[in-house]
Amino acid sequence: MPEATGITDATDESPAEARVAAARGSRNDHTRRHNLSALLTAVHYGGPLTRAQLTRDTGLNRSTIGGLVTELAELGLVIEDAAAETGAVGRPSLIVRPRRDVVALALHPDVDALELGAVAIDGTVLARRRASVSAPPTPADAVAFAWEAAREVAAELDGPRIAGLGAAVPGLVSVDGEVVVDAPHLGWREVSFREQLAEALELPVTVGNDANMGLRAEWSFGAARGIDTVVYLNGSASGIGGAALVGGRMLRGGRGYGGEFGHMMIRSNGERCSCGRRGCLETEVNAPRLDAAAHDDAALDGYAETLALAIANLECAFDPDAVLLAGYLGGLFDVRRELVQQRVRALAFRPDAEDVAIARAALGGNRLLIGAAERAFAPLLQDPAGTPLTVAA
Amino acid sequence: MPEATGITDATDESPAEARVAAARGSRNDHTRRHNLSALLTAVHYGGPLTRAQLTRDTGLNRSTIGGLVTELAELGLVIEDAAAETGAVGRPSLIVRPRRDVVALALHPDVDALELGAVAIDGTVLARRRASVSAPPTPADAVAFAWEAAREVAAELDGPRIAGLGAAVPGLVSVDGEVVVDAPHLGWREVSFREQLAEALELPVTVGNDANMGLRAEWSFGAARGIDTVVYLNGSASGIGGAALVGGRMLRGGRGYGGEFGHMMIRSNGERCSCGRRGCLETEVNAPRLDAAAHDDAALDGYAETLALAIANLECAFDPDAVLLAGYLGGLFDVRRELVQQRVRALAFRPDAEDVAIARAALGGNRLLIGAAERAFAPLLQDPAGTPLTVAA
DNA sequence: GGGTATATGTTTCCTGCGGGAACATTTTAC
DNA sequence: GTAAAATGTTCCCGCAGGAAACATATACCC
Repeated sequence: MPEATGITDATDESPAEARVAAARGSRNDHTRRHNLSALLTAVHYGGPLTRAQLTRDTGLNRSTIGGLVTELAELGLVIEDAAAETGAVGRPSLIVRPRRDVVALALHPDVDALELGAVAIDGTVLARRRASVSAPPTPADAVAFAWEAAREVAAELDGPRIAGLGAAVPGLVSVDGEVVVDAPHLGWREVSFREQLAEALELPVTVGNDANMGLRAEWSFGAARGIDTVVYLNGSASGIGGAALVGGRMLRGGRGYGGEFGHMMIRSNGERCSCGRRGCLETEVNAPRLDAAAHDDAALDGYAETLALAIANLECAFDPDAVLLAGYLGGLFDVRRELVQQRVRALAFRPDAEDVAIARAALGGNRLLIGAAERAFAPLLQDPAGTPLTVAA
Repeated sequence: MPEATGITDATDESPAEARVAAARGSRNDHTRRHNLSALLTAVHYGGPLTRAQLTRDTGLNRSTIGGLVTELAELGLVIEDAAAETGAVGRPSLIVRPRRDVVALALHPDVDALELGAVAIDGTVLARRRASVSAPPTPADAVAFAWEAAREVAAELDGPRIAGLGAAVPGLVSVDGEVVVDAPHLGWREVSFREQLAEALELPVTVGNDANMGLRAEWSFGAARGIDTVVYLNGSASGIGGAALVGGRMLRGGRGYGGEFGHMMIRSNGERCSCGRRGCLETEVNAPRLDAAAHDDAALDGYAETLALAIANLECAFDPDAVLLAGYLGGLFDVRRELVQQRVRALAFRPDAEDVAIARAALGGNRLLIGAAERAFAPLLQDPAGTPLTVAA
């Protein structure tokens, strides 16, 4: 490798990836694809970058970078601008920026509302539509809303090129993304949501769990930016959603049900949870309880203690570099920050517990849209030349 | 890619890997390295394979496979044999097998004994030395033993070529493998064990946590062979060691302390643990307690219930395809198999809980040697042409 | 204002790798 | 003994990135 990064690579404690390699040959053109991907990914996450920076970051030759950037420009994915004044000596390097007319759509069906956004490849939310609903939407409702909102948004943006649509669903999604297995608050069970959306919208569609999408967004443009080992807890009306990034890989599990930290047992003699067990985190700390305790310091302390216990347990399993709290857990952390941090430190059994940063998630109301769009952009980022875009009518 | 495998690749829910790619260019010769690695890895895990099988598995051209295998043979890593009688029509394909004189050393310092083995690249344990000790060995003891035993083993094997030495340490190891941060039962703290071993033995040395090494071995040649999402629990005199494979990646954590499932809180009103918390799994279920309960059915039932609760919690977090139990937890599972499985099913909150296989680990007394040797082989497997072997004097 | 140093873009040529086709080899089937 | 099938081998091609020479655009110095 041209230069060492701090990144864990495949052999380094990653046995399975090594065996996987055995099942794949590598052709010459994979190299090209990989490098196009590397450049588009770099400007996607890193914002506008000069060709010179790309050359340094990738270790590739100037001439190679030139050819790659030209190809990305011809594909309509990036634009090259003349450099701004830098004050540095030497010929100014051209600035490569992602084209903002390349967008992904993001859909978030929730109990009380349907929301769709168009997110540019630079992470900006360009347009959004929201519809409040009085009863939880059916899958058909969500598809109809998505179809209508996608048309409006495309008109508003004047002919964007669309990489696809990502949907963030509050519930269990099968590991292949095809089936919403169980979204209890929506009342969806065994719904082929991906296929329904894809057929209606005539776009590539990816469906995933909302917590995973949230963490993805925070990793991409939020509070966990670039941190590869992260635990994420989101408190919402539908309970506590969890997700984790393990060495740069999203924890999904064998069937797609990984990261359900809301059903981690915290009090063995606690209240019975809807899942059948006792003392699950989301049974012990939830929105109604926190609302009721808004002005009860002792109760809030108790909930903070419970949250700290959950975090300590998760640190014990994952040893994350950061723990991200969103939703009402972020709110609880805001009002009991010192207590939570102190109790986590006290409960941690390992050395250097103070190294773990506990933080509130950053992206607020855009989080799920950004995360779902990120997911929709993924195929394009991996294979810029081989992934067609859909031009909105 | 030439053909789809069932493997999660980088973009598929793995945001960080995508960004990582941005930091790396790919040179043309990476392709060669990748393909050499793929072939050596395939015969390492898959045993002897014909060239024709390699051609099919990798999707590479016959001529390319020919060149790659020739290079591996010139490097002294594989041998080509004439085919056995197959009964099939057509010219018989040559059989490629790893050379058994290519070995890795594996060291396991434990409270009551020091052990070193030589493991061939096909996974066979060729030789071993063991020394019982009355008091826990110091790092210096372990280094001295390793030096002596390595000499003996090399002599016995008549000039093996050594890829390196892997050490499996019962304790916390820093993420870079340099420092044994805390091995309580050995009494080691902040020991630069890797460097000490490397200087004494003049070999590449890798140090890791014993549970990680154990899971690695089971994944390579044992009960978790090829399963990419696995939770592993090992009960030993030093407590409960845990490890997990997440989408083919070893869970390590930001500082190397991940997977400490022995300190997962199981009974919030349980006994106080040495880590300062209450009701940790290893405080609730441990060797002394199980020994005392050997003929007490009710007590065994209780421990089985506790184990099931821990497994249910881990399933909730990891959604593994398999849960592997080793050491005394394997023993407990053997005598309470039905109960454990039934309770795990009852406690699981997700659908299809019966899909998760709970099994006893398979490799027995060779596990840590095989796992540590696997770890030592990793650099060679990743870069066969660029990783020098040490010829034993 | 002009020359020089510096950094970058561009062009040209080279090397290395895998693919493919033709040919050689070794087996089974009839 | 001949044909068919599968595989190994050889030779040549295309494509990707690297290196060096050259072109270009800036800052700095006088």
